[in-house]
Amino acid sequence: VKRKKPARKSKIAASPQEVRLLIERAIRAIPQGKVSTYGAVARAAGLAGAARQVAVVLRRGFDLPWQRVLGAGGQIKLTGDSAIEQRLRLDAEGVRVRGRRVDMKAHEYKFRLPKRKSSRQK
DNA sequence: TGGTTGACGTTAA
DNA sequence: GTTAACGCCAACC
Repeated sequence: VKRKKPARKSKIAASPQEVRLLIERAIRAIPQGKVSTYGAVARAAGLAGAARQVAVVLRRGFDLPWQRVLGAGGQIKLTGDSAIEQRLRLDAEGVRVRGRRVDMKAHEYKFRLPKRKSSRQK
């Protein structure tokens, strides 16, 4: 199977620390009992396409509610112990987890874009 | 300096 | 449901 080109949107145009800051801010904005995705967090931080960077920030972790960030479609992307812990943490917050997926319909947090035009998101 | 990796995403088969 | 390919970006080695 071969893909051609989904059409890229934007490139990261900020210093590493700014990126980290923006991402952390977006992550901390997710309230307890709610969850979001890497892609959504990246977009909320104004870094569309930098989903991977979100993962990097989470991994390096500081004091972020990492358990609230999931893969596209509400899927838990972790493996092993971490996955178990994430599931437990989410469950403790009241987030229903089915298998390795979360009921996004009921728990996805809709960001209010920081600076961009406040239109609806995702 | 340069190639590899990864807590990613999307489209396609 | 799964597997494959491609795009993307910074951390790692």
